This record gives sequence, structure tokens and C-alpha cells, in this order.
Amino acid sequence: MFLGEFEYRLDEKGRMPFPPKFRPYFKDGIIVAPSPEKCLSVYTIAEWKKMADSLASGGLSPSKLRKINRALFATAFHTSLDGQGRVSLPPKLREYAGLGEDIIVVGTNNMIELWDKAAWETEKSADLADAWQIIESLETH
Amino acid sequence: MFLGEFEYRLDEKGRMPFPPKFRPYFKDGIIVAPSPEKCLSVYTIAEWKKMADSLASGGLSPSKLRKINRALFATAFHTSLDGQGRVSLPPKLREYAGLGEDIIVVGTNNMIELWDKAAWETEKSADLADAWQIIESLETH
DNA sequence: TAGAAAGTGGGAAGAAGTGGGGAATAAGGG
DNA sequence: CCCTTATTCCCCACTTCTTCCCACTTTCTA
Repeated sequence: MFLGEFEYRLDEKGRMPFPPKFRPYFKDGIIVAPSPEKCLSVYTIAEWKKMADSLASGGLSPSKLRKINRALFATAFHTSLDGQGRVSLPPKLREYAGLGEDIIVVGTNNMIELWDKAAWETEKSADLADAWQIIESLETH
Repeated sequence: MFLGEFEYRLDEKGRMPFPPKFRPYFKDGIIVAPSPEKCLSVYTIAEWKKMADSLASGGLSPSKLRKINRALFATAFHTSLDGQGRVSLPPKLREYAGLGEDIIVVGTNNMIELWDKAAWETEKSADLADAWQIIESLETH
């Protein structure tokens, strides 16, 4: 279970330190994929496979499955942490999420998200407001 | 499990580098076949056989099976990577997929696809939008 | 305060992309 | 049937880029 919020900087080679607490879970690899919210999602191998399996057995038509596979697997990237516990992010993914020099690493339960710092600040306050509203509405039942 | 998106260029002899990460899986050959989506599908020998078997035992009528076999096996192409890890694509297959100088190699889980760069850009954005919508609907169940 | 752990940066070795040349094979015409 | 021409395949070489490794500095903790 990943939680917390960490701030790091990309060096000029596109490398970023990874939170030490999270590193043991990525011993056998790390999968980085774009998220609908203009940030990057980071999965452990196990979590990724779980998601892929649930899609493959979702009863979708072959053409839809091909589309999903393309969208999901093509844009994802499989790599590993280096000896210093850093991950190097491919340019395409960095562009997609608009990552500048300052990165926020966010634990979101079963996965991790990478945000550009500025984008995260606005997203976070919006999400907090929404979240409390949703929780509020749940409690009134 | 193939994932990632790689850009290469065809040289004037019709050869294209193959992503280093994928090469070990094609030690004993590589099968290139046209895909329904105006791109080329690349299979490992093992995956190709698996697909052929699942078709043969799919409960299809003999005449339909013959048609499918003709379409699949006649148009497919069996070759291997050269000493530099490149694959050379026959003119007919290149024409079929409209491959120009810039090629995108796309990992789609159990196989690989080859796209003309321009065609891929449009296909990708369309697929991404669809995929997130479908995933969203699956998760709410 | 000292030691360990983590962030940061740079350099070097190796891998990968790119291009070209030569030999072998296949095809076509004399 | 042979010779010429074109094409393909394999090997070699060069250059660029990535990745791995090492070292330094800072911060946190005991």
C-alpha cells in the first residue's frame, strides 16, 4: 500500500530518485504508463499483470481488445531502478505528462502517480474538495 | 509481455532495427503478417503457433477455416533478425501498411505491431480515448 | 556529533543506430 | 547454355547515445 507525497527533481539525463520506502516493491521491474489525468501512473509488475488479466478476461470483442491493448501496452514502458534507486523516464512520457524539473511522487493505494509540481498543486486542492464532498454524501445515507 | 513504443527509420535497403528488449524472444525466427488495421503484426514463433492452434480448434466450418488459413498463412512472412538485430521487410508488406521512412514499433502485450509514423499518431490518440472510457466502465461494475 | 542513508552529479564503458561494401544468389536476355 | 545484371543477404566499421558505476555532498537519525 503506497501512501505519501514526495518531491524530487529530474536531472539533465531525465533521471529521478524513487522514494526509498517504495523501492523494495520494484525489485523486479517498474512499469510507467500515461494516465487520463495528464500524469504518469507507476505500477508494480504484479499490479500491472492483475490489471492486464482483468482486461483480457473482460469479454471484449477482438477489435476492441486490440485497441485497448494498443492504448495500454504501447504507451506503457517497462524499466527498472538503477543502483542509486533512480528511474529514468523516456522523453515521450515526460512530454505527455508535461513534466518539468520538479516532480511530485504520489502514493495512491495500489499504485503511484508522477505529477509535474505545478499541475499537482491545482489537482490536489480540487481533489480534496471533491473528496470531502463525496465522503459527506456517503455519510448521509 | 511486449510493451513500449519505439521509433526507427527504414534505410534504403528496407531494413529496420528491432527494439533490443524484444530481440531475445525472436532468436528462432520472426513472423510478420498484415493486420486488419493497416499495420503489420509481428509474432514470435510460439505466439504464432498458439494462434494457429486456437483457430484450428475453434469449431469453424472447414470452408471458413480454409479461407482463414489462406489469408493468414499466405500473406504471412517468416524471416529472422540479422547480425545487427535488424529485420528487412518485403516490399509487399511495406506497401500494404503504407510504411514510409519513419516507423513506429509498438508492443501490444503478446505481439508487436509496425506502423507508419503518421498513421500511428492518429490511431494512438483515438485508441487512448476509447480505452480509458472502456476501462472506466469496467471498473464501475 | 558521528555514522548511515539518500540526493546529486559526472565520467567511462558498452550497447545500439546508421551506413556502406562485397559476396552469393537469382533472374533475364543473348 | 552461358553471361550479364540486379537484388538480397551478410559482415564490417563508425558514431552516437544510453546505462552503469563511482564519488561527493547533504540530511536524518541514533
